[in-house]
Amino acid sequence: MRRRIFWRNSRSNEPSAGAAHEPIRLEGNDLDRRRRDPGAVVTRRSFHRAPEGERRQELIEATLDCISEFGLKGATVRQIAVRAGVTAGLVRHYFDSKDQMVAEAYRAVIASLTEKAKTVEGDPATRLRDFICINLSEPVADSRSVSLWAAFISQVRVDPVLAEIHREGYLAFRNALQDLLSDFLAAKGRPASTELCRRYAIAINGLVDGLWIEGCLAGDLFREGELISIAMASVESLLGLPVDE
Amino acid sequence: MRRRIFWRNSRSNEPSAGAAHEPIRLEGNDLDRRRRDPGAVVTRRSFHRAPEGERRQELIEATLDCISEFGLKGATVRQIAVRAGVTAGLVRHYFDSKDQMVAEAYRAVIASLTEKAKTVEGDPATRLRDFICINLSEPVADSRSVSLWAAFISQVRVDPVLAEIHREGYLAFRNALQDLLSDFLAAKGRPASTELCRRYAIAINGLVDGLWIEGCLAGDLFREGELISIAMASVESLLGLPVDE
DNA sequence: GCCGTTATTATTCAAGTGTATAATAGATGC
DNA sequence: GCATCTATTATACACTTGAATAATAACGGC
Repeated sequence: MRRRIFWRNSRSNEPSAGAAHEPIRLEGNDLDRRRRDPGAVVTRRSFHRAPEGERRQELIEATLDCISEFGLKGATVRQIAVRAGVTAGLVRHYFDSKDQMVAEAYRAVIASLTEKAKTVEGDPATRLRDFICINLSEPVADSRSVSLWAAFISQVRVDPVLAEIHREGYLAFRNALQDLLSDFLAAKGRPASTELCRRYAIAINGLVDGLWIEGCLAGDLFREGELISIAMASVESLLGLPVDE
Repeated sequence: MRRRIFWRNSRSNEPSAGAAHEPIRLEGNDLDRRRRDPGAVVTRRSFHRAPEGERRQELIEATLDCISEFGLKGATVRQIAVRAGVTAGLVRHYFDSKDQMVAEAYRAVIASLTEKAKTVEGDPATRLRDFICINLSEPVADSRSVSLWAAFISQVRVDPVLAEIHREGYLAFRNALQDLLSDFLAAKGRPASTELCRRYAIAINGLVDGLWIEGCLAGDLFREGELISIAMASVESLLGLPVDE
């Protein structure tokens, strides 16, 4: 059983090591400090109560930071708390478990990877070009994103909850692309059966995903804008149509 | 300090709890068994000394099994040992550390994903078709493979050793494809500068990788052979050439 | 059959894990 | 100001982790 610590306002009647201790600020969990001087009177670190929902969001963001920098193994409750600027216990105040927090963090990743691409506007050709550009430029295309995405994918077989999150995201993304292609082909006066659009969507989704990964993992092997240029030319070949006006 | 255990042939002179104990087989690490009956004489589980290199290979394979089934976090030394049918201590007999074993396992994954595709033979068109088929059929295209691949990709930012292994594998793969495309275009009488082949290789590598992932993660969303059919048609469009004779 | 080598097992250990709980203090309403 | 609420901190805990070490037994040479 470890020795009790005396808080400044503690009413404990244990002797506080006799001497007149100055209150000691405990930054983080300085367990060494306590071992060195177990009778010391200490103060807690100050904090502020975050507004509704904000702390929760910070914890999710900190979780993703840790996963991308240290891997899933390195994303411990304590490390995440440090990154979020709070202490570990707070995680369980906002989430039922660490696993639940990680699952929510994954939802955020999928959303960030797909939401940008779904906001394209304008005529079909512009939207198609923007779709490609967005997916192959920052912030969608960067090493943090692919790192998170891969960590997530690697868990799909392990955790059925994550598998469901992935499937939903994938289908929504591909269907959005399929609708876009349908519009594009129609605007160009090309016959576009659902089946044909589906095949185009599968191919172009694969192409863009593949180039996204190549670029994220080895961006230095490509010239500036090279991947986008290759993607544009490839899509034009696949569809047999120019994508610029 | 925990009570000593008495091995069958131990020359220890501690009393063996007085009673005449039958030797007890210790399957695995049954620590409960010991706590229940700390004076018992036990036997070790039998084993055989594996031939040169074999055990090492089994451990790597067990490592990959565990990563694909339980994720990187779930691939503990103990779990891996169970899968390999040995005890945990043996890992450190064959590898300097668990991390080193994992890195070797990653090399094995890269090799298994790329070696098949590099063994294609025949005329360029056949090789190109086989390249596509191999990458989009089992055993390269299955959920275990993509799970392992993703687990490692998620670590390339964390571990520079893995990053280097990845880069080597990627470049070797893409260069093999680039050479193949160069041969193919030459055989069809098409001009094929290095630069053009490079762009084709990047695009087709991306396409095949992307379709590979789509198929591995959601194979049930596609009809039998559909992805290969889409890949073939797409490559034909990209190159502007038929791939069958 | 015995003996030496060493692959393999059993055990221990310190550090780290997620979680549970109690104490504290920032905010808010009056 | 003061009481109340609850977000936040500090601590405790049981368990798992990778690693180190000592004991054992399978195997090969003779």
